[in-house]
Amino acid sequence: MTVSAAKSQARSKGLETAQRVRKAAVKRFAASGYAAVSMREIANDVGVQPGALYNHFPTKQDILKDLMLSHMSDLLAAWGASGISGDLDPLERFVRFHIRFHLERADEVFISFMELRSLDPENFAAVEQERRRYETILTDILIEGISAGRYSVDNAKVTTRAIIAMLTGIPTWYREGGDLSESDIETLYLDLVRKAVAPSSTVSPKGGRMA
Amino acid sequence: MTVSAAKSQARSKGLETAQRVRKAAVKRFAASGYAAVSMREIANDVGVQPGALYNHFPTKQDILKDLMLSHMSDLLAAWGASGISGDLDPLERFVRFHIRFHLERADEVFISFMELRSLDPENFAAVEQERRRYETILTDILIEGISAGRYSVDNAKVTTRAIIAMLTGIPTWYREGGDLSESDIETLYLDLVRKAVAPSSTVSPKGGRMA
DNA sequence: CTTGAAAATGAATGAACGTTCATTTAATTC
DNA sequence: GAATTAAATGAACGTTCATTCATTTTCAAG
Repeated sequence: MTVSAAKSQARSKGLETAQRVRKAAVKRFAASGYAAVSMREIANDVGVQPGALYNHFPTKQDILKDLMLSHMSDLLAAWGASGISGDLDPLERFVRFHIRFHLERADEVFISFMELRSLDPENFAAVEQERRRYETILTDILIEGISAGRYSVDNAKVTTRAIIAMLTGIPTWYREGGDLSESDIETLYLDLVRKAVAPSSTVSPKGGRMA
Repeated sequence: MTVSAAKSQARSKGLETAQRVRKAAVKRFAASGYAAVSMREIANDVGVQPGALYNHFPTKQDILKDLMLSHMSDLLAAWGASGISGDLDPLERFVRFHIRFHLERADEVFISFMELRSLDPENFAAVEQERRRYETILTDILIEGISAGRYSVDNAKVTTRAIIAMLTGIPTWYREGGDLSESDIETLYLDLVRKAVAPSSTVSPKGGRMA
């Protein structure tokens, strides 16, 4: 630990509390929605008086902004990290990555989708920019696959949104311990996506010959 | 007009106001979310004092319940009515119907999706039941198509949810007057859906021969 | 052991909330 | 045109909201 790091982390209690605030806020915002959650409820979950929250976040809105921006940056960072073993088909990589990440962090995903409208305009713009960056990843994969003749799609942007909407809907109904494992879900959705973007004349699971 | 109808509609001012309340509430709830909208805002939109709202709806929660239940019943009724000219492929009929209805009533759809958690448990159960009925329509179409050999799908229920999520995402980004007409959207999504559920060996736009 | 700052307390702020209610307005019925 | 009644008013209810703040506690650093 460096000297400056030691200084800034000297009082670690505060950082821990801030983290507990985030955890509690995520749970509450996901369950009831930003507007329906009070600072008192969050404070109560953390085990602290309402006023103490303001030692860690200047306003309630800042808690939401913090959650959403760090979620988006986690998402983009995780995508970057997921590509180190680069031998997988990019579309498969994206679909599997998206499903895994969104099932792992269902609450954050839900908030990031539902609470866009609860953000102040400037915070909204910042989050929206990150969301577009993420969409572009899939659009680029599709465009590249189209020009290579692997996919056939009328409109890559619309298809991007269709696929992401399809995948992002999973956490709204999927529950662990049900009939289907996470791996089953990945397989099912990957199959749907592959077929949806396949060249019009042929569909086969692993890239069959075109007619 | 019958005698009894004349009696119940004698004071039509109230029904008009109730309708204006619904309109205002739909706009506000869709824009800001149920919890973030105050009765004062709705009253202001209607051009009336807050207390006057309570002549028409017993509570704020009842406004939401009214909106969501009547939306679901409109949806199911509209589906029933859409099938009178019965010569269309059922899947195409469903996709086109769903897109049209959801683009026409984007605000209501948005509310019905976003504000489920704002409903009291009993109201939630009532709405959820209707939502399931709607899902079942598509599931049945898929199952029937599978046993007829027209579609190939691993899991009809999951595929139902995937398709509905895909379609329901449209109103979140589609705006009239953009590059794409509603009819373009229908065509694009219909193509995606058709291919996604097509028999694994062959895809062709209008039901080509299987290998 | 003292110091100093971060963290938490506990009480208070004014504003906004959903809802109630006595009263007035307006329109229909007999 | 008097009686009736739905509809709207305007003020108020008690409660809860996000936020502030003087004070106290906690605890590592010197």
